[in-house]
Amino acid sequence: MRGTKFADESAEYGDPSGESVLRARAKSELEERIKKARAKKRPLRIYLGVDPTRESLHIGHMVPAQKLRQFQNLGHQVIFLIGDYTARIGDPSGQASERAQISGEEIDAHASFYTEQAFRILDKSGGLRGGVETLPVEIRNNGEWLAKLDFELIVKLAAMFSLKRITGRRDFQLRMDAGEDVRFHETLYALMQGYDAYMLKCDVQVGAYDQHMNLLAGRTIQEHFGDEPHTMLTMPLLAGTDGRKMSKSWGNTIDLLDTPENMYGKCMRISDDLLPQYIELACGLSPDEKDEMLARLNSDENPMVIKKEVAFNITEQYNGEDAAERAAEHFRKTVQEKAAGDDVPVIEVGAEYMSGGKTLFDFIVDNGLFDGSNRELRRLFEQGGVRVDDVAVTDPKAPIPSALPCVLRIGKRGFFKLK
RNA sequence: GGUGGGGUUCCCGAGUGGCCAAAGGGGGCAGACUGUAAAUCUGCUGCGUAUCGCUUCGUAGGUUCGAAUCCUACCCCCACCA
Repeated sequence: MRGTKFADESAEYGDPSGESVLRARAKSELEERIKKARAKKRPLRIYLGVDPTRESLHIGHMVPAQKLRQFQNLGHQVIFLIGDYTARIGDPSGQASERAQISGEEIDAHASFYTEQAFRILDKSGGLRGGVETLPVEIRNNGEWLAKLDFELIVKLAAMFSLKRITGRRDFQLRMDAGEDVRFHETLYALMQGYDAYMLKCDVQVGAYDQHMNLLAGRTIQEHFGDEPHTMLTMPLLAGTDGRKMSKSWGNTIDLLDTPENMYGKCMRISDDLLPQYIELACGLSPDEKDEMLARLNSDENPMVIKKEVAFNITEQYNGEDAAERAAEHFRKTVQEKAAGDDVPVIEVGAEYMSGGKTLFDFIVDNGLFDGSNRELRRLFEQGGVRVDDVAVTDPKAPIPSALPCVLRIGKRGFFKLK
């Protein structure tokens, strides 16, 4: 599926990219650069920039970071740039409408969270890893230089681009066609990001697919200043749990702040045909490991087994091995065996329920065990979604079970021990 | 500014006086099945102390025995023209 490798992957300053995620032009450029770097015995400088605009991140946001890590593993110098300054403008890429501006404090808070999360993927301090001397991550803020830009230089930068080119980009065009406004400052975004690339003297810039225009701007600026334009590696966008683009507004994200159990469970929930791209983009595997896993997927091996490995891998990356073990065990128990997990809340059945006319329904409502309307709970009963010791209770007027303790199950995931 | 079209339940979208708590799809939930919380199939999907009542079709009034549907005003959106 993935053609031959074009560089020795085990060697220092090697190339981490499988061709499936690379465009032909980027591929040959990268080959060239790696050759040159090897000749000069210097690592490539690879840059990934992130604007701290949101308060939560999902694993789709970390796809470019995975690529960065591969470069790092091969001994290259990776740069993690916090767009503290660009965050004020707001990247218009792919945006259907103007972005709200955010405050300085918010940006700072997000920035520290982002950095912390990035080091789940990147190796902060470097060191000898798998026989290769890896370099620590270089962390920068683009406020370092953007805050100092004077009008003269801004004009100079702006002169490198035609209005037609800036406004011709698809997201702006769509907005204008839809009768919406594009604010003037938004057009400056690409210039700023491009200037970052120039200031960082980078050989390669990694970004999500929708960053294409911004990365191109970097090349333009570098060329104007007499530098060799950086190679662009644009990473595909990871699909969400339902197969559509992973996005908060679709509610199909796997968030970095999800509990390990939830993260694992959400991964198990992806459709089988999403597995290849999750293996490719989200797992942080080496090209060889990816190939092997993809090959197994094409054999008649049970996809569930592979999906479990993917779920484990992703959960482990963000939460550590122990948490991933627990999550896997939790999944096995609650989903596969449909049994209660270890952390099942224990609820004492008070005396008032043991006598008198209180029903199981009342008990559930009184203790807040079901989060929905009474009508929904009634339906759950009628549809067999309420079980006592694995026996469905279909009558909403059924009494409290008399044999205690017992396990009460409400819906697929609500387990309670009654005693 | 002018003219025309429109705002419906979580989302998309049908509905032009009673048969409308409102088609269909999506999403969600449950069940069956299964090698997974995949896929597939089936059912459910406003609320309520529940064969009855209450609230919901942009907002506020009005006509009518009866309004998502008709009238008036207002707010917002879209298209074309200028």
